[in-house]
Amino acid sequence: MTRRMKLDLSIILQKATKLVDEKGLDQLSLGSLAEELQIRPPSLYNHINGLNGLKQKLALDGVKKLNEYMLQAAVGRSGDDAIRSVSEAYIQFVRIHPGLYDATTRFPDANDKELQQAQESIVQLVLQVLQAYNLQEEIAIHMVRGLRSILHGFTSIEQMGGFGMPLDINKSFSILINTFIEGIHTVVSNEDEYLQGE
Amino acid sequence: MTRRMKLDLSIILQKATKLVDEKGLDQLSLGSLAEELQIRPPSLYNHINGLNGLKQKLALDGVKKLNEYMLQAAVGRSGDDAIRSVSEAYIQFVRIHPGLYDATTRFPDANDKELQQAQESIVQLVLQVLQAYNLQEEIAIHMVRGLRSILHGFTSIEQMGGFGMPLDINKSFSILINTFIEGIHTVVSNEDEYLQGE
DNA sequence: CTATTTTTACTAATTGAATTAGTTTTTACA
DNA sequence: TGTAAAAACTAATTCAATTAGTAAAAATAG
Repeated sequence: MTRRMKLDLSIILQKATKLVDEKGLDQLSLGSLAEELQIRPPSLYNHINGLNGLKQKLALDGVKKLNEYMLQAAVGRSGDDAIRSVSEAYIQFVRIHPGLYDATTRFPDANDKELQQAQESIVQLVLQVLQAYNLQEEIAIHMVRGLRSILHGFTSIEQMGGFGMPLDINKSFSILINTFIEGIHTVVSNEDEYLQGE
Repeated sequence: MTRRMKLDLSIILQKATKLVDEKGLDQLSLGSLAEELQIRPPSLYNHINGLNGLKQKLALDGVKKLNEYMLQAAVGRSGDDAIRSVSEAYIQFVRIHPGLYDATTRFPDANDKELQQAQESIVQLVLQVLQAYNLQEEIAIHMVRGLRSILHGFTSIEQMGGFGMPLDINKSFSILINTFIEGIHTVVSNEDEYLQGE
């Protein structure tokens, strides 16, 4: 006598997130999702625009959640400390939600205004964090791209099991972040050379 | 009277590479590949182990090619110069072979001895490059992971069209690499603190 | 050269998943 | 309580991968 769970988009995304985080994004199918939800696959079309539409909704949801997560990590901190904290949050998020994160990188809908806004929000957050260094506006944006590359690259490789050597992965991460931070400090002192490309 | 092209694995990989680089890895299908090769899809099974086997062969091929590419870029250079050159080669390779590169990160066969060897070869190459800095062995490996994260992260985001702002992407890249290099220089001077995690 | 074996391509059939069409049930609420 | 909208269903379609079994072609042994 299980009462039928009331189905709506948020329930669907919740179950889909669980599935992709546990089995991987490529294992997500309308069949498996429908089974989890105890409905038939076609019923899902009343809520989502097919499998691809679902993945795009996951991508949006993932970016929003990542943004919140990083925001929490940034409050009350500044400078090096803020960079480390935000970076730590990023890697933690990906570890908790590998499949959801994967969706954010593989199925972002370039036309989705809400998604663009969430992405922009992350950029702004990191720009805030970098304010402490008084970088020139343009350099600051390059640095945002740099940090994002580092975070995405490291987490992606970790998720694919790409770090083969028997060496503490967390140490690799903190050294990477610290190396980048030290680099920023140096760049701050020689900004003009870097802008023109020396 | 077109003579039937003699089909073998290398021809198949060649055409498959062309397809994935032009249309994207997810668009690769045995149907489209067979059509290009003017055979029927089942015939492919005489050469490859299904679609997944094909993707794994692409992954192996991609890593080997990337390795060669980086090797070429490294010869005759050392230190900062070598890091820049190898990094430049990496990003160039991904720009030339986006689909093939994608395969190397999404379909590596963890049990393939040949693949492991090719991957190891890249690690060794970068370790060679880092010798110039006289880093402690352990730190050096962390740095290899760091550089790899940077290169994979940056190229992945570029490929997904993730850098939205209207700012020169090549400049972002060179600043990122230079920042990392500056970071290494600083780390060299304070190695012990970094090893223990300060 | 010819016969045999192996390789490679083929057709036909199967499977599995997404999707669409069209219908029925349920729910909301006037 | 009746009606409209929402949401679920069954049935059918499509498309791609794969498998089974057969035929053609090529390599090779005698």
